Amino acid sequence: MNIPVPGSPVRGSTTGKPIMALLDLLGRTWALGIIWNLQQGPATFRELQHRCEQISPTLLNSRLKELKTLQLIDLQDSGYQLTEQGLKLISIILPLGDWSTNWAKQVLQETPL
Amino acid sequence: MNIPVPGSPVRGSTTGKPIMALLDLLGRTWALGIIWNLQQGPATFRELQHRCEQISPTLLNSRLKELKTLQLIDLQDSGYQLTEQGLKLISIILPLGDWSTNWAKQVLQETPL
DNA sequence: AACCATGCTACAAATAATGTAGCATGGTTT
DNA sequence: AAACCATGCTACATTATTTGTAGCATGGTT
Repeated sequence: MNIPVPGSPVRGSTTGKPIMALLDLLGRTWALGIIWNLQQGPATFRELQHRCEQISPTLLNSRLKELKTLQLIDLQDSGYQLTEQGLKLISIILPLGDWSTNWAKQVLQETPL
Repeated sequence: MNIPVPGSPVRGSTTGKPIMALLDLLGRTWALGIIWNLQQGPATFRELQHRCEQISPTLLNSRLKELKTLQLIDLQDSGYQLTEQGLKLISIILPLGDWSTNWAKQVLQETPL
């Protein structure tokens, strides 16, 4: 799968708008999950596999390549970790944690699935 | 594809944590894009297809079903639109727009891809 | 030399997304 | 009434992505 580079056409959009590259990137299986799990601190490849419960090494590696290329993470001595950009990104996304617990309550209350 | 219900096992996680359901949901092709595009206001099925440039009707319908079931959108006379929960969600996500333009600058500057 | 951990790759099987055609319903115009 | 439009959507074959398991290659430790 092509790495979604801002400024170029990406999966689902030819406009080149940065937000479309981001939505493509984050819309890939496990991309958000990986970022989310790196929030708790750096992790080795295998540690990250564990944090992500059931991710296949193939896919983990693909996503890591993408995230590395797009400068959201990098690999240091302590393992994979968020870059400054990555940290900014996750600080935006963090409120999703609280939002989701509230959302869960409402969804499960109104229509027990 | 199963709808990721908070409280139940979802793709990639068996914990039942709401955030995992959310990450599964948003990590599906076009889910974030659909939400993003509904920000500009309600849209009919076909209007939404256009906003999403190249989404297939099959997939659009799948995502809409999921988002409807999970109460992020609903279908009214004026078309598909964000629910209150959906609006809260997008208000969290909105800063990604500005973040992405800044990110694009840095990425394209440091490593011209 | 045997062991351990690291990051990662190979590859077949299973699953998800695309693209095109078109159905079914309901309203409007001729 | 017949032709036309728009709506939300479905069918289905093709293509792309993901999974799961095994294991390679490198480097450090016992």
